Amino acid sequence: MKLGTKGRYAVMALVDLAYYSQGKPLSLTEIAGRQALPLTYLEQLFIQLRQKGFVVSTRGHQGGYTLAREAHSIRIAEILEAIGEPLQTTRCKKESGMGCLGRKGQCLTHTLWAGLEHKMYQYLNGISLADVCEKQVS
Amino acid sequence: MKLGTKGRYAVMALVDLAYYSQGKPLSLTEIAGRQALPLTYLEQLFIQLRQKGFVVSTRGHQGGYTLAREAHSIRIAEILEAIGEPLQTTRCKKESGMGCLGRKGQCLTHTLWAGLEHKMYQYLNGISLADVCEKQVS
DNA sequence: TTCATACTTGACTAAAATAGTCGGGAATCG
DNA sequence: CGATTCCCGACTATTTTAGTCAAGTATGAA
Repeated sequence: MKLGTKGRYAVMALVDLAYYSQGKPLSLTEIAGRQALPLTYLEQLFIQLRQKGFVVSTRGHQGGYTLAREAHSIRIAEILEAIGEPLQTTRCKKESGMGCLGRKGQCLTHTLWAGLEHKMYQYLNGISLADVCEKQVS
Repeated sequence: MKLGTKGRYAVMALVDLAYYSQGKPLSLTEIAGRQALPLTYLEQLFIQLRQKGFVVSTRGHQGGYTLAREAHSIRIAEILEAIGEPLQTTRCKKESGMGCLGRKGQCLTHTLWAGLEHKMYQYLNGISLADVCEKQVS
């Protein structure tokens, strides 16, 4: 139950972008430097973030990335999902009856884990990039 | 952000123990069979659970494990901690100023992750083995 | 034009964590 | 005794993580 760097870095970088960009593109070099993140790793992450429609890229000199959507409309849960950070507490596949489903008397703990997953999602889906920038995190 | 088997199996097994034991010791063979868990792996986990005071062992024929404490007093969060399931969203060491603390302007996301961790702990610390048995999980 | 900056992409990899297995022991009961 | 059951340490295969590296392509400025 640890948060990996993929999800952590993606969110950190997007928050940095939302926080420091004034409509102008920010280069990954700048973001990586400010947040102390490995540049080449960030490059990988941002390709995915662009493909998923979170950011827009501007190539060449003075280029960089800009948020493609409003900061207050981008939720943390979305980012984690887009980047492939699982957020998974059960191993039961909904399809094909894998895991504890499909057996009887088993997995007394299923609702426990499902509840945890829900709590986590609820929290992360209730917070936007803008919220983090304004420290509106409860 | 995935729950590992260590934590999952430990909780599953203890719930099974709380649910099926009538004061009598249950063998790991029985629990492992009922919950479809690898026996030798469970043995490892239960040694730790015994050392941490969650269960009492009875050796020999008709032996097995019994809960050492009341089921309603054992919280899920405790079990996960005892078994070494991290439940960790930040990487900042409290001591020695590692991580984002100690720098300035960095880790805008710190409170975000700390908040998530708190939510998770709150949830798992609010549920006991007895609650899971009675499906009193909200 | 040329050059430096920056994004783009795919392949690759070292190290750590995960999820166990295996072998041998020791205690207890029937 | 001997079957059962806990006890313990060592070992290992696989997967995941957390990146690096090489080789581009696009753009703006000098």
